[in-house]
Amino acid sequence: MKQLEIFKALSNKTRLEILLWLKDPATSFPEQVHAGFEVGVCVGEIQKKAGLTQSTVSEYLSILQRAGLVSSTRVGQWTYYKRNEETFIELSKIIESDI
Amino acid sequence: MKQLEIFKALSNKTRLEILLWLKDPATSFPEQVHAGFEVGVCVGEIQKKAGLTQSTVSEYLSILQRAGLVSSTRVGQWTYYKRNEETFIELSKIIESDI
DNA sequence: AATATATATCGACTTTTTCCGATATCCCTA
DNA sequence: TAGGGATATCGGAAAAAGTCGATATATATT
Repeated sequence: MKQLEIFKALSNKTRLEILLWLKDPATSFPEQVHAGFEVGVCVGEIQKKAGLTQSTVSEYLSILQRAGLVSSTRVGQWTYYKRNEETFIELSKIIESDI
Repeated sequence: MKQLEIFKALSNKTRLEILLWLKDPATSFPEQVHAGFEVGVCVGEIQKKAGLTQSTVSEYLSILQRAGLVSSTRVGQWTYYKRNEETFIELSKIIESDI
C-alpha cells in the first residue's frame, strides 16, 4: 500500500466528493439503465455531478484507481467505477498504527 | 476536522517521515539537553535529520500544525514539536466511516 | 546594550497539480 | 464497415506546492 499516493489522491475536493457519492450511489445518482449500481457508476454520471469536463473526471478516476481507492469494470461502452472498501479499511489501520 | 487540509499535509514524503520520527523520538533523535522528549523535539534536530533547509522544515512543521497533526511548545529559544495523537485517532475513524 | 543562537517569515524560482480542449480509442448498432 | 456514443489520452495554460537564501524576531548570555 503506497500511503503517499493515497494521500495525494485524497488531497482534492472533487475526488473526495466522488468517493462520497460512490458510497451510496442510489441516493447520489439517477437510476442506471444499462447496469445496476453493484458494478459501479459510469463515468458520464460522475462527470455530470462533478461539473467538470469529461477529461478531468476521467483523469481523476484514474488517480483514484491507481491509489487503489476505486476499481473499474468495463461493460460495453461504459466504464463503471466503484469503491474499493478494503483499501479504506487498510488505510484506517495504517493511520492507527503505522504513521 | 478539516479532512482536506489533513490529507494535503500528509501528501509529502518528508512530512510523513517527520511524523514517524516524532512517534518515537528517543530512537530517532539524539538526547536533548534542554528538555525531555515529552515536550517534543526541537526544530533544529528535525531539520538536521530531514536534510532540508531550516526555513523549509519550519514551514513543514507549520503545515502539520495547522492540520492539527502536531502541536508546539516554546521553551526558551527552542520550539518543541510533538504529535497530536487525538487527530490521528479521529482521522482513522473518519476514514472508517465518513469518507 | 551587544552579540549569539533558534525559529519564523518573506520573496523568488522551480516543480507539480489542476483543469481544459482536442483528439484518439473502444465498442455498439445500422 | 461507417457512424455515433462513451471513455481515455495528450498537450498546454494557470494555480499551487516545494524549496531555497536572506532577513526578521525572539530569547539567552555576557
